[in-house]
Amino acid sequence: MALASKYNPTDIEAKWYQYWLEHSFFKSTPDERKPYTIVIPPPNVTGVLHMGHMLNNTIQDILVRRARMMGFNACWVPGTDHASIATEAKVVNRLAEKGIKKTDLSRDEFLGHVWDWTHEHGGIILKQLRKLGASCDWDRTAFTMDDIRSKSVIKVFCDLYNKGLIYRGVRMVNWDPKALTALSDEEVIFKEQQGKLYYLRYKIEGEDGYAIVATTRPETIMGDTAMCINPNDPKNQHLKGKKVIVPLVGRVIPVIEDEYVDIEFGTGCLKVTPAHDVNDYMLGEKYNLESIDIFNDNGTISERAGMYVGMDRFDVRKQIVIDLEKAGLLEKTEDYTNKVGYSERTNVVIEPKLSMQWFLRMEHLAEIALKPVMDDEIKFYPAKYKNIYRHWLENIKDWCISRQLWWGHRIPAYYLPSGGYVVAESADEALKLAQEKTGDTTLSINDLRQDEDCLDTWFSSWLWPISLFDGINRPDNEEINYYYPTADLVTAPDIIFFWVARMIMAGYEYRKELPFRNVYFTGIVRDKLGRKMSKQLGNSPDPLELIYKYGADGVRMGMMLSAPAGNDILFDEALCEQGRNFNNKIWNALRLVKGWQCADVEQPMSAKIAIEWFDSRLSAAIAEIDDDFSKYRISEALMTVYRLFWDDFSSWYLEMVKPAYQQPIDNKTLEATVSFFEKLVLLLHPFMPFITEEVWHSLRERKEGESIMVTRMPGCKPADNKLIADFEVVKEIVAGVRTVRLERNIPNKETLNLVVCKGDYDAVYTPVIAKMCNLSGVAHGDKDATSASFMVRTTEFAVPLGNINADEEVEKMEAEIKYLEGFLASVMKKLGNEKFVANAKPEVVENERKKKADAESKIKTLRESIERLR
RNA sequence: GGGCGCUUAGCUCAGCUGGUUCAGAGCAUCUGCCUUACAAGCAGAGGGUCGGGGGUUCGAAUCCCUCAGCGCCCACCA
Repeated sequence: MALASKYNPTDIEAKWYQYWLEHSFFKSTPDERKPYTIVIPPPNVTGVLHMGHMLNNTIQDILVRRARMMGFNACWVPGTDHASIATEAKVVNRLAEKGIKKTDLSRDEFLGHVWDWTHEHGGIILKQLRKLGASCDWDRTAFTMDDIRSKSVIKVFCDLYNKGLIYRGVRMVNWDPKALTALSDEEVIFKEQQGKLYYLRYKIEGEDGYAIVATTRPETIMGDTAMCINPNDPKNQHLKGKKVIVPLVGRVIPVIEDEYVDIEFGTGCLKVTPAHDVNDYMLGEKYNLESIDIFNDNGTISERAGMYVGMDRFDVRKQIVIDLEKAGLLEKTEDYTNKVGYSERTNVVIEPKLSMQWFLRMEHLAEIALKPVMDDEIKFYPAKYKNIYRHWLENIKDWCISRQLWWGHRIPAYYLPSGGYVVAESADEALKLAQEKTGDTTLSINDLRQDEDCLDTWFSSWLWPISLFDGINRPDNEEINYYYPTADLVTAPDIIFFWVARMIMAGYEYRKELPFRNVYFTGIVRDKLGRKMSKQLGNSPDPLELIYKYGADGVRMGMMLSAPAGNDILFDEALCEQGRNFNNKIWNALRLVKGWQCADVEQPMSAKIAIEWFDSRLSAAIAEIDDDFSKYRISEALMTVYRLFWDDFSSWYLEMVKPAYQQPIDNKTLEATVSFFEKLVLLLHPFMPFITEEVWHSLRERKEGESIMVTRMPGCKPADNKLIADFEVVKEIVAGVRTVRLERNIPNKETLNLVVCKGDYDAVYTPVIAKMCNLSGVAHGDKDATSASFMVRTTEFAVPLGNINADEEVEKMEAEIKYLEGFLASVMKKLGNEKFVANAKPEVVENERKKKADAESKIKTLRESIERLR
């Protein structure tokens, strides 16, 4: 069979994915092997694959495939997230296009639409992951709103409630006026914004003067219930104890004093609107101020404001400025930059709003989650995220877990007709509790009203590593006991608080154990100009098109080449091209080796040496790759194997063993070569699963059901470092000889039969040099070699360097000695340092001793040389 | 405003406890080559006083100070 000179991935990739599925290689059940578990960060069920997913899942697949080949029982659990607010927003928009308003539908009708949407688009993203080669155990595919996960969520809610960690109360929350729901603090993104600072005149009651207040939100004056000054502010002493009149509104409000007010800012006067500002709320609580909520849920002005009723908050801002101006109550306007909170999901300006919500107390959970990360029981890669993590946990606020949405897990609280509520896992239990609580046995289920709200999406995701193995409902089942804790978590740093931190909390709260041992934070995928990829910019390539163009292996490699751990990755299609080129290189190496005719001929010395060398080189590379993986330096591991294949294997090894044109190769060399090639594709397989499977099957006859993905990774054995070092010299000599060969203007070239090259080498490598330089009759010291050959210099055949100036040499050597003595002094100092010797790792100290010995012996040699020259 | 991190070749980045693995890699660039595995390739070459300044040391990309620029996280300055 003739192999095409270009590698074409499309058919090959489809073929092998099918093969893997048919042979259930992705499946995992508990057995006697050690588990290696990864749970996928569940993508939004209705989402489409984007570059962030590509990066993230490529890394996971590399880790899983490698673990599988290292002999672990590898289990990668896939699934999707219901993404409460995002999905609900999508469906609301879609219904709006059809002219249907959510408010016109019943809860069940609306949920029917969402389920339709979910079934229509759900799982698309998982199918796309298969194109990438993801080796997930698809039979385990879970959904955050399937039965097991839903039960887990409700059970945990009840448990936390019973532990007194969940409470209900009126608090200032972040209100999303578009999605019409409260958000957690983490869902608010502050953006710097160019705005205006308005200076408003508040007339002092009973006096002629005005107090000037600077504000960015003049539209909230209808909610003002006080003005606040700093008692230590000399400018505003005259306002103490006075009352002022809110402009336009005409309400008389007291001037209160609190050191919270910044004397330097504006005029030192602060308007207090307890219902619409977090700080003002705090002041309102402290001084018992009235709170006037002037906004409706959708951000328009409410009846209570008394003016501008029904207008949008931003329109009112424009209008009120005009009206204030007309009334002569606007002192001045300044340009001002401040930070404004936006909803992460709907991207509208958040309105601080007082409302009744459910909260989860965090002190206890924060406490149990901090230590394991600080103590490196759970390791973060890169470690810089430890600080960020600690800071968040140390300043944590209670988690607002209720959302005014329908799509999600409904809060299992049931209100009683007589007031109050009970929390229970089911309506039946709720009824029982209700009857006990009220003593009224005639109560029926219909008398109870379940809370309308849903739980925050993350309230289900935080259980993911446990709930995937049903460890909440059945805490002692075989699966959870076997697979938990999971090994590695691969995720983006922007969800460190949303998800990572909370999974750690849930892990310790519900399993008394960490949920994962290592967290690998990927970077954010940017374009090559460093811009974040976004739909608006249109700078995000379609991953599937990339796969179509470069093959999944090529794209995977492109992602990994640009992704050192923790750094943002600047994605450039050229890297996929590099990946594809590499695939082609592998392909062509395969064509070469497959094209060799094998015969019972003697193994050339050059091939024998080449095999020894490459064996060592391979071992050294494996050690390097193991080390890189242990530090999660995946892109470096890939680079190591890339260079091993391209430079060492293709450019050197294959050239050294390659038989002359149309000549056969000997058995031993062929066997060694195939065996090396096999090991190389094993090393490459986690990165490039498809082509390696194809090559692995081409190299030898394989039985049906065999696969590279379940073959053991070559282990690390000691490498012959001297051999590797010697070979570097050989490479240099070969390069040198070639240069000389190209020199056509050497005088008397007909008589030239000696070529002097740089460097000495061990004569045993002569056959290799001869082979690589295409020299036919080379032997050491053969002065009568024919003109067809070139001689290479050997140690025995050294050419004198010329006359040596003894004085200069001595000078050089003395300088060297001086340097070495300085070096020696520092080593001695180090070794003399008790703390160093006591605390440093033994191998480090040993290394210092070696350095000392080396330096001493060098100095001795130099001294002797100087003596001789004198 | 607080905290953290970064600055090394045209680009993206390695460089562990200061020293013979110290100035590296990949890509890009330039110059030759369609040589019988591979032009998605081969053979060569150029390119950096390691952000600036100061200090410690026999010795600094590496440690300290300082300045400049960039990035991230957190925070209630209206």
